[in-house]
Amino acid sequence: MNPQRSEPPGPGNHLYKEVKHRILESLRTGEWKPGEAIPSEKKLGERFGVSIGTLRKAVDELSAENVLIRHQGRGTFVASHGRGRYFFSFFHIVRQDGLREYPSVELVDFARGQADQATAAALDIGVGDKVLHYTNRLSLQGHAVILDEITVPAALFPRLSERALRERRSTVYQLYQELAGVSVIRTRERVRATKADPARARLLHVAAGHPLLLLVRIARSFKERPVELRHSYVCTDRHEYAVDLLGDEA
Amino acid sequence: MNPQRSEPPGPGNHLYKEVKHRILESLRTGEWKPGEAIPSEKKLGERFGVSIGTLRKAVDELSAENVLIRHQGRGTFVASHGRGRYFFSFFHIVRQDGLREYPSVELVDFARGQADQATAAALDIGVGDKVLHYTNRLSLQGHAVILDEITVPAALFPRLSERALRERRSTVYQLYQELAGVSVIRTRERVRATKADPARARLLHVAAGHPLLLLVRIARSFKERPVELRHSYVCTDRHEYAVDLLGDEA
DNA sequence: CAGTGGTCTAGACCACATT
DNA sequence: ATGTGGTCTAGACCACTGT
Repeated sequence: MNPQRSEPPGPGNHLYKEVKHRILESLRTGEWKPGEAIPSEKKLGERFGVSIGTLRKAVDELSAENVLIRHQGRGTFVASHGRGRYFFSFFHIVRQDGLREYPSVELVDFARGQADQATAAALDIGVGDKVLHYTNRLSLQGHAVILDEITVPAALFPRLSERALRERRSTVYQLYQELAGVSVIRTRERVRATKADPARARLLHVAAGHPLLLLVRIARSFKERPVELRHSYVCTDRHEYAVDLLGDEA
Repeated sequence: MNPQRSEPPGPGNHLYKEVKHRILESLRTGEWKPGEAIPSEKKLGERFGVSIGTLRKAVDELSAENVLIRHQGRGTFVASHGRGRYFFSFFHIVRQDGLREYPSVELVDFARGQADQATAAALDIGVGDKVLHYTNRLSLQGHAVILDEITVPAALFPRLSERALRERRSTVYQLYQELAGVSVIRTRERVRATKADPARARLLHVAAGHPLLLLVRIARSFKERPVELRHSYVCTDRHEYAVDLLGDEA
């Protein structure tokens, strides 16, 4: 009947979920690249052999997950980690007056190593697998506020070097995309209060023992694949961590 | 044409948004109460004079916002703050091994007062307006973990008394619903790290100066109306604050 | 202007839950 | 068996964007 579909909608299946996965597949293989427009809804509907309503439902979900971005009258685009408002989807530190601000970033450490047990579990790799460690210091309004201690699997990022990190002019998630085709689309964070140890206190220009937020983040790409483990130490004297729950209404 | 609709879909309008607001209106006036089922999609479509697809789009959004809860084959229900999984939509403290657990609650303070400037701004009331203050201590696994210092406008809760708080067998948001018809549907939280002062340290059984999370929450009802200001002090020795970002996929 | 995404319709059939 | 929400269709018209 339809040239592209072998299975009828059959029981238990969800046609739009299949369409969604075929779109994700095309993103993963690089057929459509970050920042580019994907084909129109009409063409995609024909290509996948589904009605436009079904195609839209698949795109609706991907759009809600910030994988695709729709612009009325222009087209549907693959999300990219540029300095759009999308940046703040993964950066939740705001000034105490509520204003959002872009941080300036400084690489303060870079090392290669092997995954210990906790790291391996978080990144879904083997104990002893090669990893990259690096630390960024982020400043807001000229004050050092955040220490990001980041661990990624070396196998995922063959071209990620100290030099690439130091010379980049983009966010690290943008760099992951350009260097390795890795798109971060989801994160999970756990937050604790802790005291600054001497080394971190020095980097953040606070006294040892000063209270800090510790955020432990696991970032994931398509298919829930973990791609980054991050420990962020945040000084909340002038800034705070913002969480807005349930708020899509116009 | 349609008995219930005077306006055609006209330009600039969004029929499903109007439907959504009419549903919210029926919730606000109490026509449908928390826990009850609302009429079927077919009946609501007829009542509002729209197709079932349009009615569904309105319900889709309300369901995504946790205002309505759909159960296939049973019906669509008004969200209530019972001890369902919904409880955890507004309770994000988890054990460090990731497991979620219900807290036991103990009222440790209750007072009547007047709003200072910061409180008035947060609750969108006048400076000096009457407010209720109360403090709950929450325990998990037998350990005191959280101190909730809560402020609400007295005008909204004429029947909220110390006795009601002490004798309740439900969550406070459930109590707000039963006592005053106030439904919390959205919150915004800001998180900082701080040190325990002597009074709070004693209540949480930690040393003075111990690092604590401080969460400042504003809870809102329909139409963005603020109904509660809450300062939560959390000991993160055994528990932590969990944030999952962008994760609707099945 | 033509092309895009956004909304809306009026049905159909399916899977699930209750009676 | 009946009624519910969930999926899907095959169109239509609208609003917005760029040429």
